[in-house]
Amino acid sequence: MARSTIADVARLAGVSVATVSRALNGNPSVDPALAERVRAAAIELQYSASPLARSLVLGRTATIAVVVPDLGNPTFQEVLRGLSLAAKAEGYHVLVADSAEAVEEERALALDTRRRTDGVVLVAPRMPDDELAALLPELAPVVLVNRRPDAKTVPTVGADYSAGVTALLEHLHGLGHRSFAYLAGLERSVSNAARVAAIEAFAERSAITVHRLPGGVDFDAGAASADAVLATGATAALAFNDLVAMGLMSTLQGRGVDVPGELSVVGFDDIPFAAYTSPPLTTAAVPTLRLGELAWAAMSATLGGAGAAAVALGSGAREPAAASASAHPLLVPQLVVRGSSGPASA
Amino acid sequence: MARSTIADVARLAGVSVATVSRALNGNPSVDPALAERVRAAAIELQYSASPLARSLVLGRTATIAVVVPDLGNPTFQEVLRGLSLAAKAEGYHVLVADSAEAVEEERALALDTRRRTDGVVLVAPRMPDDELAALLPELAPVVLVNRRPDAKTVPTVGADYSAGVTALLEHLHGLGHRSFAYLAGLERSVSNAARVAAIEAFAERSAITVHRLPGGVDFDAGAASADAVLATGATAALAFNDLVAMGLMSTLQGRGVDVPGELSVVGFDDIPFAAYTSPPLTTAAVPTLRLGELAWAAMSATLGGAGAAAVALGSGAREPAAASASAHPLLVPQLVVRGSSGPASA
DNA sequence: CTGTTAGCGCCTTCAT
DNA sequence: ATGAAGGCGCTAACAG
Repeated sequence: MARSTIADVARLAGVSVATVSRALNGNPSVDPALAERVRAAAIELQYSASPLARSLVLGRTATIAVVVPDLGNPTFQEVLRGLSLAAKAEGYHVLVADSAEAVEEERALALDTRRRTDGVVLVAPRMPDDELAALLPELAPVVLVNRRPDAKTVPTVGADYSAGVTALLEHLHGLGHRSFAYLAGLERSVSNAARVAAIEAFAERSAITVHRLPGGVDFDAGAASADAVLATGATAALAFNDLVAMGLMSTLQGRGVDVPGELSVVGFDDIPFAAYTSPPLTTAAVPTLRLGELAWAAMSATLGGAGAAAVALGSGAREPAAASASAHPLLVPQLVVRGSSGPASA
Repeated sequence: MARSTIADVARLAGVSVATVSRALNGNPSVDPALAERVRAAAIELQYSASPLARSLVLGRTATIAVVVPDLGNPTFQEVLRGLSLAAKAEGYHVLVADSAEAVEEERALALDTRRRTDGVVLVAPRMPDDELAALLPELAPVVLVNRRPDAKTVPTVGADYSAGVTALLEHLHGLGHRSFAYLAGLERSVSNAARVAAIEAFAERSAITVHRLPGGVDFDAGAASADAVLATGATAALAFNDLVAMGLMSTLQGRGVDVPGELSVVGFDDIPFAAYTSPPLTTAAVPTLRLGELAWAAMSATLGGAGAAAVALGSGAREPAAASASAHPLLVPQLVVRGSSGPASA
């Protein structure tokens, strides 16, 4: 039973393929009676147009690609989920590509997936600025996640790292902390640079000292930094993200260090499990699911041509500050105080 | 600058499109000199064949679809990741679809994605057997994850729930536990049925009593069951999965119940954060990443036609029991004893 | 070894 | 309102 084509339907309905095409696509210029006959024939043959052939002639695939650095990272998982759900709601499909942190492959991967889709959502925190700038035009339409766009021309959604870090620091400062350890992310990442800038800005207006430690983005990186953190004598540790914070706390626990008694630890992101560590992690909550939804909204707007969709996404009501309205939404992380932060010791 | 087509390359190289096609596809029947000229022209024009047009004529898209019930679930995330990486290694792309637990939509979603790809990997633990059976033929090639196939004809990969549950039970039994609470998953899910069967089998040969409690698959479900668990008087709780176990422990902690002092709690899956709960969770580790890799291996074998790939996947060496060799690998979960389980109280 | 031609399955002017 | 015909971009016979 080979799949039936539009010609089969035309034959069965006793019309031309053109009419079938029109009828099935809801073209109003078709006699209602005929249209019905065509529809019936299509159903009888279980016909439905080949997406492939359709894409070829229409020039659109109804699919977008999303390139992430690591599908194992909770943050990107949530972005993907938000994106996937939002896209599905508008009849779009999602092609995922995990670059596995291989920066050198990101370009090829993005380009490759782009050709099979109508656009790409790129999450590439470590790609050098110049390389990114060169890539963007070839990728259009493209929307960036967590990158400040060089040109104002490319839609970008992201979290306001600066605001998040500042909120965290203010919280700790209010608890009496004056000496901090910062566990950095990857050197070349934009998100790390943004955090560092916010930290330095804060340090300048408040008399605090900050020890910057080399780091990483995962659990192991945090676990490995414990001794270095203790060596600084800091009373509070600001981890690049929750994963790092969790790793740090894990090792700390092994060393018999009391958190937050001897050392306060805060993370970033508020991944699903941050609330269940021991002690529960104080962090800056980034609405990653929402970030994915916004990424889709931006993509959708671009695809829809000029002034297409003003589709209401998400839960509407409570919208973080000047977020979704803008073409470059910058979601403000919310401070979530839990058990891992407390008054400065001594 | 409109994209260049094969005709442009042909023109520039001074040959026919057929020759370009052959040269670029490595067809040996092309004069080496000509082939080189074609390649040069292609590079100059930055030409690369349209995947769409190619797919249409070749009948293959070099893409597979994977349908999961919930992208927010760590287990499915890992499967997706393993699958994605393995597929990429062989030049395949992955289209993801999150059915958002909507069983009634799964069929349509699978069918829809199938038409844009060469096959689908279906993770649908709750789809009724008969519906699944009816769907399978329309989906082929398809590989199932965590479903016992009715017909031996469809490739399936999965975790051996029975073995995992038994290992957990034996562990607890060895600690002196005789009265258990089982927090069930979704009623209609296959994976729940498998666990229940294993529990009953164990109960029959060891004098234990098991209280089955209605449940769910996520954190909240576990959190909501705490009182019910305590009411049974059981000394050990077996949660459907780690998420449920974590939810349970969370509420228990609020109630001032000592784990494992007063109640032992064990989970299932060994999600990435199971090791960092408080106390760390005893569980049965399911190699979900590997599951994804095996799913791809199965798909790849099917796509490759008859006796194609015996591609060595993964780390080769340490292979769980009679796993990957089979066409229906059933990975055996490994017991991971951590702090949440201890001697039975009183 | 290379060029010509016929589709892959569909949509869309262009006539009628 | 409907049909005929020309592509979308590429590959695979089928001749030379």
